[in-house]
Amino acid sequence: MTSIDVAHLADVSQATVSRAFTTPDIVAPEKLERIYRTASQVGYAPNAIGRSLASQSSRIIAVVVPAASEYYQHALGAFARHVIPSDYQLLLFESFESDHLDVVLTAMPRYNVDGVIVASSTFPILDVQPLIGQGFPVLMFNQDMQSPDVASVSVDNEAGTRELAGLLSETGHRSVCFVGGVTSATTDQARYRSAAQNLAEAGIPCRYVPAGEFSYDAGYRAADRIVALDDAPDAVMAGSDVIAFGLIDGLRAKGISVPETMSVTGFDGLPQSNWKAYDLTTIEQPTQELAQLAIETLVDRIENDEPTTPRRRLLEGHLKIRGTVANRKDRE
Amino acid sequence: MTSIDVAHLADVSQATVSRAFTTPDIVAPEKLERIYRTASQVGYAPNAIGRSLASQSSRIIAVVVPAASEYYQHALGAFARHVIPSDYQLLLFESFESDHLDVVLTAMPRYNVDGVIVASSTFPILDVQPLIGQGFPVLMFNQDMQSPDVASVSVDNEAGTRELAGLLSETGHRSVCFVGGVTSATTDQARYRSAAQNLAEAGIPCRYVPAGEFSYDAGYRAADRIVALDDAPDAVMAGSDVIAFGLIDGLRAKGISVPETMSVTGFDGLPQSNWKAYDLTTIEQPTQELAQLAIETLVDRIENDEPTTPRRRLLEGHLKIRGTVANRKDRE
DNA sequence: ACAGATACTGAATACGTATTCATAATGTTG
DNA sequence: CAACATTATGAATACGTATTCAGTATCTGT
Repeated sequence: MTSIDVAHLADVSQATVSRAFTTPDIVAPEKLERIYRTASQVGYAPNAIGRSLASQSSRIIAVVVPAASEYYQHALGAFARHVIPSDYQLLLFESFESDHLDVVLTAMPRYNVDGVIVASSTFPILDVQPLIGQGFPVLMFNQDMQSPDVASVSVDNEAGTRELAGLLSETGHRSVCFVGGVTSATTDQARYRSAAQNLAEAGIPCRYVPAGEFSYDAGYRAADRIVALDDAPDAVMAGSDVIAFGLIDGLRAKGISVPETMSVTGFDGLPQSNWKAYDLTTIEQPTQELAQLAIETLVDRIENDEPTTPRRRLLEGHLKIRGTVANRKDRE
Repeated sequence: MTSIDVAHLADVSQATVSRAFTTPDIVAPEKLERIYRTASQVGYAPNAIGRSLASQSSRIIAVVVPAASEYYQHALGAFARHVIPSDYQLLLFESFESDHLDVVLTAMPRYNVDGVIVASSTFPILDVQPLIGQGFPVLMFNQDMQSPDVASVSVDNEAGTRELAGLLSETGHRSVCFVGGVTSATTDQARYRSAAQNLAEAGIPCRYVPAGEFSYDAGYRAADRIVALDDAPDAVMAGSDVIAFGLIDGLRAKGISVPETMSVTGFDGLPQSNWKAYDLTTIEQPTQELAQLAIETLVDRIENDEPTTPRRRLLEGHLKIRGTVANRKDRE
């Protein structure tokens, strides 16, 4: 079934059928109705491939997400949900190790992809450069870039961490460790910096302990290092929820009770953070809103030469006070 | 950059350039080399859209996964990994509620999608029928279908549950409840049937308790119903890991210790099942192997009229004996 | 009633590649 | 060397749609 078949059946030209599906307002109402009727009778829908070739636009958005990350897998679902109303499709690229990036980057121009969402905090920024050079609309999710051609949407890491730091301070904590994941991750840097600064203002020291990656196992192992410290802290801020889960289990395995002797905070607000076994105090990312904003911002840049949406967007996370931060004020 | 440009530069015809990238063996070696050289100089790669239009094949596989399911999100990553060597791309469709299926189904023929992976145990089989009617190669992941035109790959639910039942029997359990998710799910039915049958053979009664959905919250709520039972069982088999997590937390919240007074088993082998807070005894699905097999089977059906891979494949899961099943033999 | 604007329409073309077909050049066999 | 098979190539065409261009019919205001 092609537009030509429908054109014959509805006794109009192929051009008119095409117009009926792209710019209906410039087609006479009675012909429009006739075209739609015959189209639905024979089950015709415009072929996206032909459409792409003719219009030089595929209505496809490529999305790159790290396969290993719980949070970005979660975000992927949100992208999929919010892309529906704008009638784009998602071409999926999961990034495993860095050498697969070439695959990603070469595949994009081939598919006439209209735009790209790069969701990661560890994705090497330089690798995105070729895309920008080719004029692809690029949206960085959770990572900012200086280039004016690159839009970004992310949670306000500084503000979120400030809230957590405030909570620890208010509840009378005296010494904190920040357990980061990948040191090169921009989110990691932003969160640690903000934690250190805000805690310092409250007179609380904050040491950095690297976990090595954003994973449960890394968090579990980091617990050993915390325990081995000369002067153990009374609170640990994890760079992400997944690290926090590992940390909690690791600490408890060492006989350290959370939160009685050591408080723990996370960051992300994964579904698991609300599971009773962890009941983690954390910053919940407004993932649905972030995803919606990301789609909007990218689509704006795809469709308009003069985009009206801001290039850089920050959304506030929500502090979820749950059971892993103790109140140490009473002690005094 | 088009094949015509490259043709001019390399002083050959466009047809030869095309052949160089599709059937290199029928091109003279020296021209081949010349074409590749100029192509890489100017950064040319065949455009997939033009290619799709001409060849009537897009090298795109659509994949439908339920957005809410932890396990299928996990499987999605595996699909993405194993599709790379076969040089197909994944077009992502997350299914939210059933009304979005139309969107999915109409989008597929439009994109000249070569094949479809439907990953779900609750996806209404009838909805897939139109796709089959249109002659799309379809692969059902974790759900079998009678039609000879539909291939399927799934874990052996019966065998897995038999192993779990065997374990419970060997460890001296006397009474079991099976907490299912969605009753209409084929996996749910297969797992319960196998559990009931194998336990019955060992003289152990097995009651069915519906949780309503495959989720943590549903499992948590189901714990109430278990506790309220007149004669509480000494073991609970959950229809999935996620239900088991909720169940464990729900039981513990009611003061019931797991596994001392009640054992719990799961099914799926999610990463979380190995987290210390749960340490869940479960059947681990060989997700990587399943995904690889799924891709292979589908690609075989896309590319060959007479597929050589079996239409229906079952893989054994791996019993992970961890900490949520107690040994009640000693008691006697 | 007339000039001019407006609303629609169809013919023709472009998008980038794969593939058929005919042809030329080369290799093989007796 | 003739007859034929083989290999390699380019011209032409098809894939399905969007869009430009030119043209016709209708409408507006005077």
